[in-house]
Amino acid sequence: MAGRPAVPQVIWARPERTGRGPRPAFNRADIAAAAVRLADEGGLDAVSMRHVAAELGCGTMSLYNYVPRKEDLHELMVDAVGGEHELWEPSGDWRADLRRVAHQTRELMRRHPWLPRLMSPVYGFSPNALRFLEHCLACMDPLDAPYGTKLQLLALLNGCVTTYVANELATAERTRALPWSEEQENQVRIAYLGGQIASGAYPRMAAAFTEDAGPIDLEAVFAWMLDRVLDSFAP
Amino acid sequence: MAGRPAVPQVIWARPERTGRGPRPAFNRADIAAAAVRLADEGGLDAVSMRHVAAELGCGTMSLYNYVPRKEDLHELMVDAVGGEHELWEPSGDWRADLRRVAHQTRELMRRHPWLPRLMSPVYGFSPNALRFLEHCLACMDPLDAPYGTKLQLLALLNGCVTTYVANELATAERTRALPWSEEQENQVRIAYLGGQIASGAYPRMAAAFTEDAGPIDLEAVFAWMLDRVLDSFAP
DNA sequence: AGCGCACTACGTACGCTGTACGTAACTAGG
DNA sequence: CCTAGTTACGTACAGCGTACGTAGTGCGCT
Repeated sequence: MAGRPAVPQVIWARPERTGRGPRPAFNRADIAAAAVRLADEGGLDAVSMRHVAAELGCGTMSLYNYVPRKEDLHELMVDAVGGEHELWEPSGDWRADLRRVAHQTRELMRRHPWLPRLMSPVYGFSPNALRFLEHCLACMDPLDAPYGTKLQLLALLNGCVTTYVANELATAERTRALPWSEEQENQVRIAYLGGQIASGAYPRMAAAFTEDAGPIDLEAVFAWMLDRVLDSFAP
Repeated sequence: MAGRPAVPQVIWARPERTGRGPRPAFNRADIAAAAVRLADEGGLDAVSMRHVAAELGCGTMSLYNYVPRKEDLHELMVDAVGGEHELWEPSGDWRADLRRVAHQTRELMRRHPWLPRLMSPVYGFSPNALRFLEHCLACMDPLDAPYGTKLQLLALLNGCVTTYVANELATAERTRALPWSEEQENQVRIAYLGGQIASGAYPRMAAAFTEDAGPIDLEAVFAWMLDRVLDSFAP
């Protein structure tokens, strides 16, 4: 009757196996793992339906039996690496626990530099995302606040971590595919920036860049950012 | 001699006109405006080299005379809308000024929902980005801190605003191209989520979603987030 | 037991993308 | 005036997501 589906599908609502027909050669975990492997090695651009299918050793269009749209493949990937989160028994110190969560998220994103780009509230509520959120809420049990507020803090915290790590990784991730080195690109950008700054039109920016700051300790900046956000929540 | 460029180019360092040859039919501002128009109307996916060229009324490959790579087109777009920032004489109250900056950024992103996706530190230091940063630093003049710290706060602030607005807009922006309505999609996601929550595996998430919270005031949440970040900086 | 249907597998094809390359027209600097 | 560098643009290629059709397979029902 209806040619195309008039109603959207959430991949997590679609059963993996319905019983009829030949035994499937793969499952979602296999597919997600293959896609993650490709993305880790070759960046997000290496994740095409053709490549993933080849990695699995099957025809391109066979993939569509498991994953109706590429977007769903991305959801699978995010969920798969979400499973790498270590969940522990909350210590009772919610600040310490949330700090630990944030550091773990950061490590996760450093292992999978493509993750920030796929992170979006739309891809929320996958099984592992639910487990993760439940864990975060459990860590915040000592805190007396409505769940709505707690979720807001979590969103803010995750947002900040994501943004921070994305900034940290953007250059590296981008550089992968370029025909020149990161150093070269930085050199060119710095040269241009230097010219602009020397023009005198941006005195404060000039001061910021010539200021004797010493080497930036990314670790410390991250910790600072984290504490600022957490501090702000508990006056 | 050299076929392809072995050295990267920053589009802002490349002069717009070198004097020799026929008079160019467009300039960067025209091109950026056309691309922004297309993105505003049809989402970021509508911005292809072919479409932009058609919008300008020229052949596809002619665009490459002005914009060497699509990535540079994106930089032009970000810079162009960055010029919409209203810059004022700092009031002396840096908190108020930064709040105003944040609200303006938010409005900017609501006018141009594709902006968060293109925001990245890599696309930094375009002319208008420099003007914007300089202005933010000027707003922070009353604050006694090294410029490095101020830039960190700015990065954090902008990151939070970006993340927040991205979350706010992700669904809408994504929905545009889909064959079903946002309501339908939400309905399906909620239905699935309801099933998961009813399973009892995520008691706190269940409580969060059944909690009587009333309608969410996005405006208030944004203001709250902003104050948390700003508060945290000035103890 | 065996029919039928839902499922898997996959080749082909379409329209789209970014962009490398070659050619023709044009104009400012020497 | 000449010529070198630029603009303009058509053609072409490799790659993408995916719609569609066909063939084979095995579970569930009668």
